[in-house]
Amino acid sequence: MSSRLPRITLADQVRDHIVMEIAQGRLAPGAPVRELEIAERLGTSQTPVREAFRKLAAVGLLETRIHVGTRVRDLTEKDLTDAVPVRAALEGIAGRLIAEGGLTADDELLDQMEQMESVARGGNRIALATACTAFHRRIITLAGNDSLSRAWESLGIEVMTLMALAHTEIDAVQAALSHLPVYAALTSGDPVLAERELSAHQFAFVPSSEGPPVADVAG
Amino acid sequence: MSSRLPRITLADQVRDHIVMEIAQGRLAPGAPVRELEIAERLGTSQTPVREAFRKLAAVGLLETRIHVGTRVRDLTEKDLTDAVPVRAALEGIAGRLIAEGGLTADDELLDQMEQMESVARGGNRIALATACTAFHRRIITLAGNDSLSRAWESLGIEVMTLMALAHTEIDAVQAALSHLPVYAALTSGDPVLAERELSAHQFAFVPSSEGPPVADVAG
DNA sequence: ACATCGTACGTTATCGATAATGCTTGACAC
DNA sequence: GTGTCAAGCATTATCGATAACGTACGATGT
Repeated sequence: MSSRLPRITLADQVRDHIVMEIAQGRLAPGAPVRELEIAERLGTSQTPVREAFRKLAAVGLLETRIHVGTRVRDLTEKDLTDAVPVRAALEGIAGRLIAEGGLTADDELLDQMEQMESVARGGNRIALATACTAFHRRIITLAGNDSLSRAWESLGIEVMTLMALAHTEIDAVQAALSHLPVYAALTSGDPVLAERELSAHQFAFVPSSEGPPVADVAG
Repeated sequence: MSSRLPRITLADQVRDHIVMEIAQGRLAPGAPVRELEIAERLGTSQTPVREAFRKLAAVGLLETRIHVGTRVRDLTEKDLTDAVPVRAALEGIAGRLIAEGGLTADDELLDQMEQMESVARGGNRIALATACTAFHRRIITLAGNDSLSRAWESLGIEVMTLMALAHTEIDAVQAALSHLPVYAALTSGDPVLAERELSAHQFAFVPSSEGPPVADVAG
């Protein structure tokens, strides 16, 4: 579709395809997905589909029972809220590391922020989710910690963000603008501030939760 | 070899086999590993080996370049130290959640602690690594947060622990005993204490690092 | 009516073979 | 001497087919 010479593996293309199908509701939660059926529909063999299934199962989007079948995992409220404190901790670490490194500016982060605001005003929530994910992934990358990257990727942020923006009433423009103070904190040179801001950012759109209890902080 | 009726998939057996080969030094860091060669050696086809490779690459133990090859990742000092703050954050969260849940005792944790002390005194460092991993995995499980579990698993703790205990001078008995205050904190009912203790536990054997900077805490 | 066993079916898990890709080496032109 | 290109090689990526497994249903006996 995009190019006749695939730069990435078929398995990854299949994976992205399935993610989109789920995010857009064409694959409902709980619906069974069969490797051979998807393979036939996409014109591939079972092998890349199987690989895609494994990756999606690893981030909790699919659920496979050996020799029985695979189905779309029904993401409960708990699944969504569970991810929040973990993300908060991980991105908090990223913020601290970046600020310790003395970051003063980053063009890619700036680009993604502009992109977010632009598409949010245009009402394109899927594009907003894409840009938002790219922004946060960039932060993780800037931290330069492979373990951190792997842990973050394991949360399947793409999907969560897509789902959250596609199926909730969150205000897109407000969500886009909420990244400005994040950028400011990252470039402030203050590790404690950066960690706190990055962490708090995760709780911004989860009204029911207000973050973990912390010991009293002076100031 | 072990059983003629495999209860788990071949891919997982292959994965465990490769982990052991790496941990025991039979597969050196940087050494190339070819899917078909491993398949032949283990008497399977390429498919399960490939799946095992992907899982191991996901935890950073192998490194695959598309259409080129896979090699054992050379775990640098940085890789080991990178994992520490991430583990600290994740297990800290686990500690907080468990204490909030009001855990008073857990037989499995107690069993693993006994096991650790026993095998440590016997000098079996591999068994110590196994028990230690089981202990910490149990903690993550007790937290009851799927995102947390996935993030933790993504760090490949098994391998890291195995490598650390197999190739360093860490005192086994001391390492085993260091889990007692962890258990005490978990069952104390104090979320802040549990989070702090679980987190600090990760820095115990990393002399060069003393943990992240924190805001001044009253008391 | 109920329990037990066997059998048929759907799906994944595995296989063996082939296609596709990136790297390397060497020839060749300049 | 150096750069460019082409052919060959090593390895993965993908394919199509088969085997293995778990489930559900129905037959059978009590």
